[in-house]
Amino acid sequence: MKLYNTLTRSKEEFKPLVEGEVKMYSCGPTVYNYFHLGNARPFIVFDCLRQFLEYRGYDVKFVQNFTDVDDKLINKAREEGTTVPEIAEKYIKEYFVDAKALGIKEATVHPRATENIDAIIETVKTLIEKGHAYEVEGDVYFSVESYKDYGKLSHQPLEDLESGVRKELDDKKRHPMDFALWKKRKTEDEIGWESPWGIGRPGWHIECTAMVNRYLGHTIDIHSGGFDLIFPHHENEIAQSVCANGTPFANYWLHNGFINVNNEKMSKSLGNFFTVRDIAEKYDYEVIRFFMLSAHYRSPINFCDELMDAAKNGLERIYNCIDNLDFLLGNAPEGEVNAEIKEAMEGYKNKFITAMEDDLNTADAISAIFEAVRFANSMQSPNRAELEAAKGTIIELGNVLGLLKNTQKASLDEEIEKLIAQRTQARRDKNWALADKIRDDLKARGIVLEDTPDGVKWKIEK
RNA sequence: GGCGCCAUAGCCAAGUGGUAAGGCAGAGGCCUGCAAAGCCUUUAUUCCCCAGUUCAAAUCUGGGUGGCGCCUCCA
Repeated sequence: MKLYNTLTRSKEEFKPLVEGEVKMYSCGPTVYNYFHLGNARPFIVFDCLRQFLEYRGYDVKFVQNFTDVDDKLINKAREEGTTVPEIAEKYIKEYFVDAKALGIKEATVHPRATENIDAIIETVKTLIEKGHAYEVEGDVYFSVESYKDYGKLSHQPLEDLESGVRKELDDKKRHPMDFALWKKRKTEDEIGWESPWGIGRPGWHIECTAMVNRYLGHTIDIHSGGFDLIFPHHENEIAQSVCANGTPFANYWLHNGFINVNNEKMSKSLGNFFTVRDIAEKYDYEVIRFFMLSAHYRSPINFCDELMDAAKNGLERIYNCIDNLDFLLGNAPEGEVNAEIKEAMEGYKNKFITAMEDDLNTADAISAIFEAVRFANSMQSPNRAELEAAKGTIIELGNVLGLLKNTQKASLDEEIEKLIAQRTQARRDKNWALADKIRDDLKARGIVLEDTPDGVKWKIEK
């Protein structure tokens, strides 16, 4: 499989450290709110990568953290008159609600910063001992000048980064680019932990480094996150880990593109800031996932109603196909899968895999599913085995993308069954008025009837 | 100023040297009592513009135009 590596700015053949195993870390949410559309993209995209790797037989150890202590949590707790742990607890719970609905698998480990304070302190101590960090009045900073490769990921030498820096007067730091590893507690009631430098809390960057090292080791295969994390977050993670351990940190760095809303950057000030929870009121979670995967993960993507409607309709086409196959399975003859169908299904599967192996080209992979759908819709008097083969292929590929998980046929209650029977009789009697009335009434209740040569078919509208 | 990305139909979006996937929307047809779903046909002689390399360019090179991102805690 090929992956685009931000470190080398090129697509590279993916070779894990240990054959058949993948160690992967993705930066998780800061849990001070429901997560928003922008957060959702890396969660979905890298979950998709993880699921694809598993589909291809890799044993994937996937770690995604929760940042459960930082300024935003502290402020939120203050605003709501509660505590940081309570805020964190609440939104971690809510994360799993949204994530599950979006088809995001739970990570192998979901470590929390506050549960790894010991590891963080150890790492900071090591960095100080090795001369890469220094303490000033209870704060500890990383010295960027002590790491010669600083700027390697963002491909900017330290001098260039420095020229763009906002000149804050912070005379505590030896170099303007130095960043905090440990932050001294500002007030008595602020959350904090004992450390060799007094009571305080970890900086943002160090938590990821410490958790990567603890749960996956000093060198991992894949590290991922949003584009904006390249600098400074990921740059800093590398500096910390390499300086603390003396070994490479991550071999492949993957970054997803941003989401715009109505062609504008999503921001609170523009009032176009949506949480996934907001969107889910109007569109199914699965439509959100499908939408996110309909473009390449590194391209920017524009969120708007028009495109969400298109995504919704496209996904519906796939579900309709599965529905139709199910319906035909009701009384199809037994038989063997003929060679042409077998070959076609293998062809779509191969196209899908090839696309996914090319830097996770989900857009192209989805087109393979649509091609399979059209083929399935066009099969002439298929037998059971053929219907199963087509349905199986479509669902299998959809599942790899974390889609098409809701294909269990629901059942109707007796009253509705009776109405359908009544309508069938009305149609036999050519009582179109009654037949249409029943159909309209049921539609109003979310049950859509379709008349086919093989009888009446129903589905429950989402 | 530094680093980088993007430009393909009405819309979205693959395609990185061999003659334009797929989806949505639209139009026409088939099927249907009417629908719905589905199927078929149709919608880019052409990929922002100009020049170059090549037997061959949406794809490579140079220049231009337009849009966008990062440069300290924002996915």
